[in-house]
Amino acid sequence: MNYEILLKEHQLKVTPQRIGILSLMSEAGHITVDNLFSSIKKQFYSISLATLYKNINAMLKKSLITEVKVPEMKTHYEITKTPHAHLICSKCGEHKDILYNIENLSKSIASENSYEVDKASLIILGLCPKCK
Amino acid sequence: MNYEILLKEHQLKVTPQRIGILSLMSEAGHITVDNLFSSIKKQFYSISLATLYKNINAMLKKSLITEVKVPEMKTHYEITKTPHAHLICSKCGEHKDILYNIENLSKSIASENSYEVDKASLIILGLCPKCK
DNA sequence: GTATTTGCAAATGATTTGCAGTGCT
DNA sequence: AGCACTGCAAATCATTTGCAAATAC
Repeated sequence: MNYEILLKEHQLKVTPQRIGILSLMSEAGHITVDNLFSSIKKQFYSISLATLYKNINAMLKKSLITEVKVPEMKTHYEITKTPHAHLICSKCGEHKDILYNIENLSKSIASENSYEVDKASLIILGLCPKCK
Repeated sequence: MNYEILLKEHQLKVTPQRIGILSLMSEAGHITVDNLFSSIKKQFYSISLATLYKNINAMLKKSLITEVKVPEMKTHYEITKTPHAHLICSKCGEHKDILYNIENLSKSIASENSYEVDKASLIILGLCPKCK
């Protein structure tokens, strides 16, 4: 994936730090702020947490990345993909994207209640095959 | 609802503060820590935030209450009910419980991936009829 | 060249902990 | 009586802000 183009497409300036953040996020699939910070410090020794937060917020605002709020866990961040569900192991933290289109379900629930959907989140917590 | 019995059933001691927390939570349906704190101070002038957090954590551990992590919003708490979906207005904050059983869906997704479901959360954010 | 981003330090906000006193069973 | 709960203050953890120097375009 070309992160420079991705950033430009979202009207964000290209900086080495941002490319680093995106490549780590892409590699991990999903990542917390803490883990992202300790990983990225290996590339940018003097990067600050403030910079990380500022960039996360800038990319969230442009919807380049998405926050995934998980019950009982820290918030995960991922590069924005087509809507999908999340299956997460509460023991080892394995986090799989499930190609289940939650748009149909959320749209039908919303329209039954005269709502207009903005976004939907389906998160399933459980034990993965190895941990159970 | 009888909160004294509810507390005892969950092996928690009965205190006036806990009854206050539960009745406010029940009345509101869903509530944030902040709102709960400002409401409960009307009943218990000198209650402390620490007490509120301790009680929330104690009741969470016993599953008497449930946390609902909502994208872009503060965490909501509710008295534990049968599994259901959440439909929330991103403008006015109206929060409806939807009697849609997400257990079937989450179980089928989990079993396809050899997971064992612990809990599932379906949250739909959008605009309510009044706000759109 | 101008505007934005970075990194630092400090400020703010959220949650937890320790402890002495009180209340529940 | 004994143990858990409350309230306070302080500690910790998470996130944001202001500012000067560096960088993107």
